[in-house]
Amino acid sequence: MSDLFSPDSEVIWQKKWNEARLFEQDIRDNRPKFYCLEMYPYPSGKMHMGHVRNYSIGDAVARYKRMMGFDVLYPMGFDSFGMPAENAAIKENAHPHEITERNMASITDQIKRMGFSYDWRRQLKSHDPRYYRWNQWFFTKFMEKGLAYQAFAPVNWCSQCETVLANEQVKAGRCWRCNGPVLQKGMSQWFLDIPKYAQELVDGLDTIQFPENVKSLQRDWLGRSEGAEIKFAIEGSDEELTVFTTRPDTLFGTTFVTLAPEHPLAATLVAGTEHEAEWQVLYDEVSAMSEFDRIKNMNKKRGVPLGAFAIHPLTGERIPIWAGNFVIASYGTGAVMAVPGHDERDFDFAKSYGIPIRRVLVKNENDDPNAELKKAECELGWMVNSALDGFDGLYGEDAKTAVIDALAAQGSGTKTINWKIRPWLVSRQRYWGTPIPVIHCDSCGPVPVPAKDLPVELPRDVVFGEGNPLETSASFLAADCPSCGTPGRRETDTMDTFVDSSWYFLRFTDALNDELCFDEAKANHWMNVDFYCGGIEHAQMHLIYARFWTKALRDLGLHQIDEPFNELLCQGMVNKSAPWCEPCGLTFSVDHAGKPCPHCEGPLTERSAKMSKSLGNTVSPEDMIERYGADTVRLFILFAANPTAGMDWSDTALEANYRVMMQLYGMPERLASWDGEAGDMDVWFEGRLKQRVAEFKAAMDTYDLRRAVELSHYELVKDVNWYTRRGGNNPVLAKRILRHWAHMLSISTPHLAEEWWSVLGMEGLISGAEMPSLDSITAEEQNALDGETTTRSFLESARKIKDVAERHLDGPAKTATIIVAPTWKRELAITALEFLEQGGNPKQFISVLSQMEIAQGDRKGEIMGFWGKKMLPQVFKWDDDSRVLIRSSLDEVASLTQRAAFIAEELGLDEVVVVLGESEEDKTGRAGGAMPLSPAVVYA
RNA sequence: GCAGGGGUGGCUGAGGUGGUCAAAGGCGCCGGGCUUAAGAUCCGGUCCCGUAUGGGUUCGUGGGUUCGUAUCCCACCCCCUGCACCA
Repeated sequence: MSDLFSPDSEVIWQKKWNEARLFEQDIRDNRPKFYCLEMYPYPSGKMHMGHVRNYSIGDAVARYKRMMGFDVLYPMGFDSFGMPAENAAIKENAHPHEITERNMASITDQIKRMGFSYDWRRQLKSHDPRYYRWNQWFFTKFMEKGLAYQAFAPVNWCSQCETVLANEQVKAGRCWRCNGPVLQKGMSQWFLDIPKYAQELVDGLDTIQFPENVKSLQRDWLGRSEGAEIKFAIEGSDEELTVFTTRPDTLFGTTFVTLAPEHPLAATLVAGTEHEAEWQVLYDEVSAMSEFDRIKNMNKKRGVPLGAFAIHPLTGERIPIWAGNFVIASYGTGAVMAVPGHDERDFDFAKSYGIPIRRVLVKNENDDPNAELKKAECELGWMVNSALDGFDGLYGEDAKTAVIDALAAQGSGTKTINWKIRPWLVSRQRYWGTPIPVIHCDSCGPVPVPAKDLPVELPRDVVFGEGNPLETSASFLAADCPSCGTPGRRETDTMDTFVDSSWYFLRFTDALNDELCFDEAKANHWMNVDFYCGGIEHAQMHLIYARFWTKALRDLGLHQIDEPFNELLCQGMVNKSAPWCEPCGLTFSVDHAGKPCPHCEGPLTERSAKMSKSLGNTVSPEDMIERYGADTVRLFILFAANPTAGMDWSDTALEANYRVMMQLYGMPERLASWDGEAGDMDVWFEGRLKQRVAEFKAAMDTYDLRRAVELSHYELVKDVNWYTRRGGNNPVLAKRILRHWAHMLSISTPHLAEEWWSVLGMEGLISGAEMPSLDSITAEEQNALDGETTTRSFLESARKIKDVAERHLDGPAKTATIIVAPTWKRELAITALEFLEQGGNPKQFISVLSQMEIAQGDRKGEIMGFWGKKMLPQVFKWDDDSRVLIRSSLDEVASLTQRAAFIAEELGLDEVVVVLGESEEDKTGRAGGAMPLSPAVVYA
């Protein structure tokens, strides 16, 4: 074992990289660029395994691209605004700024200890005024364009976090961060008009390489739905009401109209009627409820008639207007036309309130138009019972279009596209975020802070713990109106921290620029991000916001990029086993290991679960690095599973990887001790190296990191072993092999690669070196590769047969005769392959065969049978290489004869003889089982 | 309910454009070399059967297409993820 390795030596290499400024990448002419990015972390104090995995993947890609000659932009920064720091500040009676800086310092050390190849010059942090001033500047620009605006609206309020939340941040009616209940509250808040970009956000998904599930998540969230808006006049009123529907073809079946209880018209219409009190009860109940409870109660459909009637736009029929608890105020128009015959919800509602149900569609063209509806028929159908002529008999899209056209003709309806996504609520009533750069003036209203006055810095003289801390800073609050100069009041809301992460990747392209948010040319050069790696949990928040923001900045003329991220890779979770009760279906903390299930008293087994504090199954990266080194941890993480798959942490597997590392550390020394000369196997190894390099590149180009690492850290070791086993021991060749091999090691275990590089006496650092390209495989090398491959596969089957054979012999086998398939079999194979490659049907080959010379004479029947039973299946089993081999000049007899001594040794035999089947020398009479590339063997 | 992704050998997990698949790799287990020994390492084995290189049964279940299917088609069952009375 080598004494080269100690965890400290890794730090020394890191220092050298740093001193050489290897990873400080600027734009160079005529070089391809590659932008590699990981989702920048929130700076909690400690790096966890999820970080380690995320960055190990990204670093491998960055190092690979660098070594392939790309200019690689690979930066790191911190998403350092946010509530955890503010909450910690309240608890510790400290300031979020100090807490954040402290945490950043410690997590930065830990990240650096892993040896990732970041350009640290470009490090950015969201809470730096030099960064967030641009958030503010963008915001004022958005205000000018009407993309940012203030509005009074019912919003999601988390009382635990004491702030509002965007729709994306409400998960199952609860706060995404603290899981507390979310209430609806009417408040004046700031919004960004994401829906304006909805169509582009949907279309863009087809142009980028995101995982299918992420695309589907985003499409769901954007929620495009085609339909129509239809206006209903209200009897005895100048007001009209608009509904949104995806099913205009059912318009003639409308027997009532339902409004959300909060719909503004509801209050107006019901006022003064006998139903007012009843409506008030429904309204109070619904509006006070958290959305979570509301959804739970929605399956009990309840409604109140509003005492008013709408006029059907096509028939003029009087239709009662209701308020219903199942209609959502903020979707569509907050009003629906109710068609109980063809909508389940309306059907239930109509049944319980005795409203007529009318059939206006039939499932099959000639069905009875008056058949009773036992339940709502929601599928598309043929129109029947239309009150007007010209509609009956229409189906599907035609039916919809006909109705919309009729409505449009009289100005009471239009085709529309409705989106589920709603404006992004960006204001927060918390301290630790970007202050919204607005001054409220009694006469001018909300006025954006002019660019020259930015940034609006967070004040330090604030009190935490009671409401919005910014409201406690007198110095902050007082501000003169930029427009008229009279005293105004500064906006105290801050921006959602997702604003910070919506453009940081652009800032990285020019992070040190104090004049501009980023230089346009630089941004255009580096963007978009070629490889973006992070967790799936950001699929609909961060990744939608960032795509939106990029497009919005493009439209401000700041750059020309349409999509921020070209390829997204969502890495899987890091899991570790934890006690698990099968019958109860519950996972328990590791404290319960070995004890009975706390619920059913049954025995607990183990099951892998996401690492978490509550389960106690976490592993500290720091400890692991200290014991095994960063390289070992990286190797394990990359090798344990594909990047996108979940992986299980395993201490024993980690130790196994550590052994591999130790073995590799000793490899240059071991090979240097070889004392042989150039030999036959050298050709093989040269060819093998070329093969391995090609496989490695292919794996890396598809981000199959597991395979790449397997090649670099496992397969090549096996190749060395095979080489020596076959008698190779040329130290000169070894050195050449090691030099190329070192590059492959360097993407996952860079410190190890540097050790090799220096032991090999190479100039400089391998992390800064490009990988030299290799010539293509020569015919001689190919021949050697083929010879060894066939020998290996022969040995494998010969060993199995040997066991069986020895049962028939008196004692252990002493000699073997290898019978190579007779030439006619090869001829048959070649002819069949050609026939099939030209598109021939296997069934018809029999007629070709009967014409062949080899199939004439008294062996005809035998040969025809051989085709059907043995050759036909075999012909398809040969891979491309084997097919080439069969047609090549490979002389199986010669190839095996050359290796006969080795084969004898491997099989523990005194002698091995190779003969051509059915030839003079073949005395065995056992050539029947021999196939091309797969000789028979007879033991004696 | 809707959408997306899955169900593979003792475990884990590749493959999946039909033939290179009894099915990679890892773990575990077994045997051998090396060693005083252990560990490490190297070599081999690890579905079942087998008087010789072969046969049988396997990739959630049941059908189908094909000379051939883990791979294609249909139906069903189960698991995960997201959205969810969205009109």
